[in-house]
Amino acid sequence: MPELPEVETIARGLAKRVTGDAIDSVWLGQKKEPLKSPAAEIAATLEGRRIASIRRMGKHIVFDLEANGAAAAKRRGNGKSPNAASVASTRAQLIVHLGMTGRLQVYDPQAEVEKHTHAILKLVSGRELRFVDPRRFGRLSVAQTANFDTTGIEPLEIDLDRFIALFRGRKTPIKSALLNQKLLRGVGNIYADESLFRAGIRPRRRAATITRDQFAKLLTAVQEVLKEAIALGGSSISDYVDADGEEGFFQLQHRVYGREGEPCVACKTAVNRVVIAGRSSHYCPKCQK
DNA sequence: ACTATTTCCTGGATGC
DNA sequence: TGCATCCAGGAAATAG
Repeated sequence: MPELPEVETIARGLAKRVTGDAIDSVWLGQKKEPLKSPAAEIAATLEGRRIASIRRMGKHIVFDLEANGAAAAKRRGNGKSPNAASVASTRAQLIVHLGMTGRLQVYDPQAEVEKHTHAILKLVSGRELRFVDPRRFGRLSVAQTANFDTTGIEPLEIDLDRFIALFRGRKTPIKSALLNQKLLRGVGNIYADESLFRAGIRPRRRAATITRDQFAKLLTAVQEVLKEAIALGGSSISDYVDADGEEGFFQLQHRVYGREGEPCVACKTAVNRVVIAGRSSHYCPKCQK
């Protein structure tokens, strides 16, 4: 399940491979859920644009696009673009959220089109960028104004005072607060559990009852876990692979996630699993208070 | 203004 | 073996 480290890995991989390439044409599937913007607007926005940069924001992958001289002229010439007036601005963005099972990968055009493929971007280089998502929790949209933003603060950029302020007065369990993208963006179920274990805090602890010292440990834990996971290419749970189809290795470093009943790596007590806000939450009942 | 719960989706695992 | 049921979870929608 792609969270911040997986999305960062994918964004870096895509940036390395397709930055500077341009989008020649776009095919979109019939399933409506994965497409947040109308299909005609997506196609009109993407076709003929050059990929200037690719980056991660929270769990979103953002493609910064700009007009591509030759390709744009070709589009205007053959009148293929159905919505030319609405894409008058030279800058635009493609925004992709992978949800649970989404994948965004570069393909050889000869490669068989997999089941659950919802979008194919044919690139001028001849390669294809495909969006595949069996469960359709992922979303693809475009922004004309090139100013896409999302809620929450990047966990790798926040300082302690602002981190503490996010949780002030909140009665919700700290686990739920860590998953709330309006507060921090990018932390998901795996990294919330791993961070709380390292900080010695139980997932059900009410956010407002956590002390400043504990918040300091928690922020350090969140940042270390995310950085270590990025360094290992993310966690390959279920079917996650990066932009090159390669698996990550951070799942081998998980200390509590997915280890229900197994001995705690620190004290050998069996790891507990409870459900908080409908999500599996794993913790050591002895090490976490 | 918050918080908790439900809903969307498919494939893989489990149960009888 | 076959078929039904359950479970995974990000985030939006809904309810309280």
